Amino acid sequence: MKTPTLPLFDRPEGMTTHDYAFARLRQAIMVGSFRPGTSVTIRGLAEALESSPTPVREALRQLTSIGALQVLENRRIVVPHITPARFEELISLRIALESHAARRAVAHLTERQIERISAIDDSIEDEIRRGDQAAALIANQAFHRTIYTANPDQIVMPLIESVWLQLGPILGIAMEHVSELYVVDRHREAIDALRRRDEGAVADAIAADIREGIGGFDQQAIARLLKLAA
Amino acid sequence: MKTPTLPLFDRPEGMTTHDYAFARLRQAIMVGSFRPGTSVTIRGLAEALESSPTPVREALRQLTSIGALQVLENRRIVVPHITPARFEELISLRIALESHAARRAVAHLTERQIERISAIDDSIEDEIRRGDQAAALIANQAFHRTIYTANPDQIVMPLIESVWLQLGPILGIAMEHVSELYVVDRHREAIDALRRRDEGAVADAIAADIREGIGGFDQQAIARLLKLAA
DNA sequence: TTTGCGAAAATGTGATCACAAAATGAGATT
DNA sequence: AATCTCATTTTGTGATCACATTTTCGCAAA
Repeated sequence: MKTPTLPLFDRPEGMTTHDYAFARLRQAIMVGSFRPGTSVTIRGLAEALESSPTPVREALRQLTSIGALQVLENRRIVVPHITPARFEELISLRIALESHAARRAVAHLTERQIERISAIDDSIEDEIRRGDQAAALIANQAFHRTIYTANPDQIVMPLIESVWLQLGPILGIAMEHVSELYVVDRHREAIDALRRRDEGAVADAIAADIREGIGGFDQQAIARLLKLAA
Repeated sequence: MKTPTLPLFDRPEGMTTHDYAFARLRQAIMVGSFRPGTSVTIRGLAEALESSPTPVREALRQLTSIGALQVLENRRIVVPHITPARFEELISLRIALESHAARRAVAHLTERQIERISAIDDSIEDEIRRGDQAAALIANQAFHRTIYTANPDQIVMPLIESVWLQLGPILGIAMEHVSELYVVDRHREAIDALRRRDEGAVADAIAADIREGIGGFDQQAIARLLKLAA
């Protein structure tokens, strides 16, 4: 199967074909629908999306330039493989970027926004209880994104999402082999710190959340997962 | 003048038209050849590069997805404007990303590589003495890049270059209004710290270098520059 | 069974064209 | 002089086609 099935995705009216292709592929990669090493072809995707090569190629170019896909020497496009070293690198980058983003968001968050963030955290646990891993994952990303984007002049969010995209494939594998998502309860800690406007504590909570979440897999567990992906 | 003249750029044999367009535009933006607000058209660029819309459009899409260009509501593409807040955000991001990258590069740097970095630093001062601002700028970027990319599994370099690209336009304006580039001598400090394998000191030196370099312009100076760009 | 060869299919690339929407500019009207 | 109107031009979008390269696969030879 060269071209995996794409998750559902409503196409907003007025959206260009190119933007639609980009958004749909991006979403698929972000939630781990593609396995590392999967090759993606322009024509295959154009057919799947019922369009033509031109807009699909543009979408693929964008995805490669943000690290979500990789172009090989022979110009073919694949979902990047993940080595343990690369994985560790991505996690440490997440910590650096997101604790920075969280710290700089604190001053901009309103009480109302903090309540909304707290509500998102509740919905994460709902989805986990319901067993919908993909939904829990998306809600978890919304939790983080809502915090960071409170800063209106922020530049960092696209960079963070680039890292998320690069973690997507390993995340998909992990979800297949973990019967149940456990989410470390650092979110409450972060929310409390937000209420206290304690920038340092917020940054620490976010860093711990990342480290103990997906980052908490030790090298052995990752190596095992990556072998499964090969 | 809608489409500014592009700096010279040799086209390596075998490079695709699209890659050439991307590399050349990227380089132009990185060294500040484009002013904020400049609008870029597909056909205009295709003509300037003696090619056709298709590869140019792909290049533009990539540049927008890494923040080097911006698509407006009417789908026109422009060089982004920079506000003082955005500028400050970019500088703080540079500090966070590059001190992180520098710290994680230390363990991978060989003596030979450190000597090479030292040689690059010498070439920066040569270019400054010669008065070639663009060359000094490129050499300065090479100094930083050579340090960070010593880490073979590093993911962070594309993100750092994204930030550099977003700073490019303001940098071009600054160069027009500064008779002489002054480079704070934190490079020697960084090199010494590299030799001592002192990760913390390396990170601090890089952070100080950024802060006291372009980041050292105070809000007033930036506001004045940004007004000139309008 | 394995290896080598060649035709057929698949794939990336880039130019071109038609279409729709937006911007431009000239001329008329107030 | 300022504003409105409408034709013209410019611009982005996406489908299609031709070309070159790579990959795939069947078949014959070792």
